[in-house]
Amino acid sequence: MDTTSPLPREFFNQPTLTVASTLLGCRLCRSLDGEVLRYRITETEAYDGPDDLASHARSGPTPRSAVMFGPAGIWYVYLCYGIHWLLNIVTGPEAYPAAVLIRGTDTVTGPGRLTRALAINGELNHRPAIPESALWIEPGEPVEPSRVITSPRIGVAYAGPDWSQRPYRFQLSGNVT
DNA sequence: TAAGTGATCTCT
DNA sequence: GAGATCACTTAA
Repeated sequence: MDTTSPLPREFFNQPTLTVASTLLGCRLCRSLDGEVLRYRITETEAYDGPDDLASHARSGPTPRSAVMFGPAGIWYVYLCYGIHWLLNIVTGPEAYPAAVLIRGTDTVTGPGRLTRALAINGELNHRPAIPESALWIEPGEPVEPSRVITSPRIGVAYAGPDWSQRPYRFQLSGNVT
């Protein structure tokens, strides 16, 4: 058996901010052509609840955002600016719309570049984060809280001064071996 | 600094 | 059905 096992669904069924910060240091695992690639997650953003004006769920469920209202541990992949696929993982209890955007890893920075590097597209939308989906997450080494940096989310100024300035962006500081 | 790109959402 | 918007990237 593997020495590491994928993060269970219960992991994602926690408060969104908890998941977003805890995912730092974890491994994003992608199975392609029989090979498994592992990338350490270094940047995430939280989109939390029906009142978050920066979230796609801000106007209730739509065909696109409905997956955010579903159970945790499901991938939410959508096309942004007509060009870039963005990768999110649904968090929190069912009927509570929330997700964590995986923005970058130690070797690939930027949410659009990350999905391009991992050959991620809309086919993974609505799929669970398990190895059978060829995309899942494994735990990483523990991260000291002092290494987690928070800042406002990117590109959400339209959400107004309150929501756009909340420290919902999480980054792993410093370099790691 | 600005343009590219196309699905999605909000009006008519 | 039409128009504005948008959780970004790249090339100058």
